[in-house]
Amino acid sequence: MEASEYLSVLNPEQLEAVKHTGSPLLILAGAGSGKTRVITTKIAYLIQELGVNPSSILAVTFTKKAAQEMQERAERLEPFSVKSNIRTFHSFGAWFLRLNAEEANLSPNFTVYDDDDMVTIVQKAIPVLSKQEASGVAHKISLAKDYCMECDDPNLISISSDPDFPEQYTLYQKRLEETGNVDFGDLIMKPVLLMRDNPTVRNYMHRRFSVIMVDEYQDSNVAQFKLLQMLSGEKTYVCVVGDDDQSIYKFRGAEVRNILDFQKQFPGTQVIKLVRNYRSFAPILGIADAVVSHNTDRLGKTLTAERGEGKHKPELIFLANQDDEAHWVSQKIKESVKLGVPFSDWAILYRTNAQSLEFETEFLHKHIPYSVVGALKFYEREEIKDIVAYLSFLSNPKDEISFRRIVNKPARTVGSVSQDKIISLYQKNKTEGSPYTILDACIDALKILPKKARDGINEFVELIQNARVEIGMSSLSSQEVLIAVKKQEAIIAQEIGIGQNETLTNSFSDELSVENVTEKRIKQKKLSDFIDKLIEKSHIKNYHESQDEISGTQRVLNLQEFVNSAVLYECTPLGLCDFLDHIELDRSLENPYGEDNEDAVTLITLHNTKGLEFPRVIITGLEYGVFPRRDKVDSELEEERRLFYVGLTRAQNELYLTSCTMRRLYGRTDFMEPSPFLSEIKPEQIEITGKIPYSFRKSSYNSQNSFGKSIDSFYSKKISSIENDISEIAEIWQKGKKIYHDDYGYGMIIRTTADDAEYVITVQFENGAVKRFMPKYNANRLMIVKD
DNA sequence: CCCGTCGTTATTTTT
DNA sequence: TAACGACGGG
Repeated sequence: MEASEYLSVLNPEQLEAVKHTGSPLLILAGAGSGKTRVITTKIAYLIQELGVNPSSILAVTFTKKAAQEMQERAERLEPFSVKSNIRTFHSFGAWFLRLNAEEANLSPNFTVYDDDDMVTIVQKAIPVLSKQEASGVAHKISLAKDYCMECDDPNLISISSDPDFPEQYTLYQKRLEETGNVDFGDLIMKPVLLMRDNPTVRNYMHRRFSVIMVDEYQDSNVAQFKLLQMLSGEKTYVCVVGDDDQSIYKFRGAEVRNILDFQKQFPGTQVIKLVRNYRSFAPILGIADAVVSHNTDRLGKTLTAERGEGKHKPELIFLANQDDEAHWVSQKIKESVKLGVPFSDWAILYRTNAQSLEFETEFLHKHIPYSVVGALKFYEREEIKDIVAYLSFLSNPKDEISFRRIVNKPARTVGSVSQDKIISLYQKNKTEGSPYTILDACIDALKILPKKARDGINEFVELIQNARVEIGMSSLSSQEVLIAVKKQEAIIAQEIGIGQNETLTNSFSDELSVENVTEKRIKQKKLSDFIDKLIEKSHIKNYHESQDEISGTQRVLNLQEFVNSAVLYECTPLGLCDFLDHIELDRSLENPYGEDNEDAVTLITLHNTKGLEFPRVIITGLEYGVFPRRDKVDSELEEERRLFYVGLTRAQNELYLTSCTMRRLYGRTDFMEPSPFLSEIKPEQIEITGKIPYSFRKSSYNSQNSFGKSIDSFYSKKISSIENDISEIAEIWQKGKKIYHDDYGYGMIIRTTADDAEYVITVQFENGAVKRFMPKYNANRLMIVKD
């Protein structure tokens, strides 16, 4: 696509951000201000207009979803973006560590342990701890790693005042390193340490990436900041994008200071603010602004509503209890649906997952389709963890945690005592960098095991060895993985023009050819078939089949789904490694059965809404103690307020807030006070319905005439908000107009219709697609191209 | 090795 | 309240 075309849809600030070069750049992008468009356009612009080599562009995001979206949209603007590195922080770390596996003292086909695995390692490393204590320690260790603190860092005291903690951390780390694997924290921290200590690697990276962009910078942690710092050489162009008002992950180590202090950390930084909001009507933004301006620690900005006033005044509804709340919500949805609103327009937001239950039961009763976001965590299911453990162990047979998980599953009479014997033998026999594995230890341990366990181990070893042969795994294959990774990198290094006398490339530079690496991937049989067979042979299928019968679960189905997801990977050590990376770095897979096409109401926690938008939003449970939680004060209260801000700014057209007088909590029914955030909204900004709690009336609403309409009158009230100013919209979106859509590119309006409530345009896109839109709801993704 | 019972304990969670 | 884990008995 021509630059003049994609630049023409930008507003002046966006354009400035895209064209900016030279100094570091901080883009403060408010909610709904077209942030992703700016980043993707910038990538295209850099490649097309400034001649930057696409391979030397690194764009990092936090979620896989965001990375994918960014990649797709960038490619639509500039096909060569396919070569850019658009990935999550963690997948970048995994790539980095695989490339530098030797220097980082890891096996190149390492896998990544999740939080549960961390707990298991803590327990094995420090057996005196109870499970609960172990998970506390594991949590603190990951926090320490988020702050990039090593075992001997004196600042560990700020993570935990427990004098044993540094030692616990040390024991954990030692045990972890014996497995040759890493945890999530290592994926960021180890690259930082390696670059700090190894100038060759650091200098290589400086030449490797000339442009680094970071999305959602407000949620980066200290380790990620240090990674950015390490990756930035003198000539690196650094651009971070974020919104300090949307920082909501402090409890996971995110550091708002990163964005607040960016200008200090990167001297000469230019700041560009994107404050034109294309998502929400003005009254919604007004409320959001009124609330968030109560925070003190912020850079400060006010969004302007490009969509104008709208017809709907946000509503605050006071209800008696959570049953009424669920009832009111379902009533509201049903009324709107009668008027032709799709269920998918609606999102119900709440602070804690447990709050979804009320709505789920109510919706089941009322036959309202819904989907709960983040509820089914596919990769946390037992059966999936089992098969992943089998694969991880195949890939890296030093993996103690996976070994313990699978060796006796299904039962092979190898209990924990036998497992301990094998592991301690492994620890005794292995030496630094030796190829000795747990599998070898199993064989060597046969003599010291009881007969029953011996049979089981024989069975297990045979199973694993056969599988390893089948996938082509040998004692050398970890080297093969390394060489393959380095080859790929060497090709790119050559393209970018980084000299050949690098440690990275010199050992095999003569073998280079583009086909070598890419062509290989097409042949071979599918990894999915291999996994399918493994599920049979290992008997985990049988095992979970019987579990299904007992408890009516769908484990076999889930296993099948897992198998299917491997269909695009080849059955080789490298293919397996790729696949494991893919799943381990994306635990968020929702709705594996593809139900997401259905027209359904979204039930979602406030945290999970980040980056999303909905035409109609209801934020529920606005009571002190629920949201914000009672224990939140000072900076943590500010974070809760930002969470509220994030929720508010998800709404495009209509916004409702609900608060209950009474709530069942932990088995008790308690009287609740309204959330203090509600009194930060000015009375004239919101329409109040229901019985206003006395304390609330007194605190900020006593001069208000509105006592609120009674609930009954509300239920009978006709919904008028749907009537929109159609003529105003029709004037803008006329037949023949050329438009641009973020997902589909350029097109032309070929038909317009106005039925009783909605104005619909039909667009013929240049890529052939014909789509129908309601401009009212799509104003932020869809725009008219000026001639 | 599996099942039932009792007691404990309640956030948010991109990777 | 409800859900999960620890523990003990069959």
